[in-house]
Amino acid sequence: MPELPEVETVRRDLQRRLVGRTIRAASIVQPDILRRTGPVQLVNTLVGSEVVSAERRGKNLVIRLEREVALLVNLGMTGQLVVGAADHRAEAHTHLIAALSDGGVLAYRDVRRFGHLELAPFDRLEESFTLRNVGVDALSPEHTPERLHEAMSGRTALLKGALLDQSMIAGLGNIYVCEAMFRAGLSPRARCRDLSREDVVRLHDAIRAVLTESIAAEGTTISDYVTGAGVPGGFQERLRVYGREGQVCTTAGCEHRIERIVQSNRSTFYCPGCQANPPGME
DNA sequence: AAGAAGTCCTGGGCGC
DNA sequence: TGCGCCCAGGACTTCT
Repeated sequence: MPELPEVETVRRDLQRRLVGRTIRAASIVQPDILRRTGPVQLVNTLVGSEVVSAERRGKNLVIRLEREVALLVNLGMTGQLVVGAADHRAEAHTHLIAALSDGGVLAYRDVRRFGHLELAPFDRLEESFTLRNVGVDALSPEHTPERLHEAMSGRTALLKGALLDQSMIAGLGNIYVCEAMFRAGLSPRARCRDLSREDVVRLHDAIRAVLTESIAAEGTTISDYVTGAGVPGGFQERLRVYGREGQVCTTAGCEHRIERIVQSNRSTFYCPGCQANPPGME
């Protein structure tokens, strides 16, 4: 479940380990992970290209290459993008493997294949399959309480669902939505339009705080996520509601147990004490 | 037209 | 021991 902190961690590793190196050879094992890009086109574009920079938009990586073309990567749920040593042994479900100029290897692996790769020219990034519906990044200065409040106003959707909508805020997934709602003391059953300005300010602060803290811990590893160096993150130790069904709430003095409900076929974890139902709801 | 539901995909966990 | 069922969920497509 690479969400913003996990993707940012991978980006930082790519910045350190990949930028400035040239791709000498590449092979694509599973062409169905490509979007709007042919396997031959991918290989021809990668081979001989130096990597210029590694950027991030929401949960997506933008790896800029020479000749004004970027490799866009969405890791889906189980995607891994790792820069390894020359003797890196490709595990099962490795779909792209590229040899680097000084002997290293760039490998893309994705067990469930929900992720994808795409090539797009610099001047067409906004129209690409990968980025066309990606809104303001959750850690961008443009993501302000005012903007969030504006985006929420009038919406009848559940808060949970809205926060997962990448066109509204880019970068949150199920884990950090649960954690941010907990920190802000907002019920997962709340509806967007019912949030007060103060609610939105707390939510905005909670989102930034949990994402920033997780980046510092190199992200959350529940099952498949690894950093660009191929190692697990550490924030799973600090989750306060996600995956903690039945455990006592970590808030001092709160004796409630964390509950799990299903909203649009997704698990939501929350504390019924700290995140009381909105007024008018049983 | 917004919002909800369905779909893809595979490995791990569990029950019998 | 092993088979089969169910679950996890990001983001698109389809339905209401």
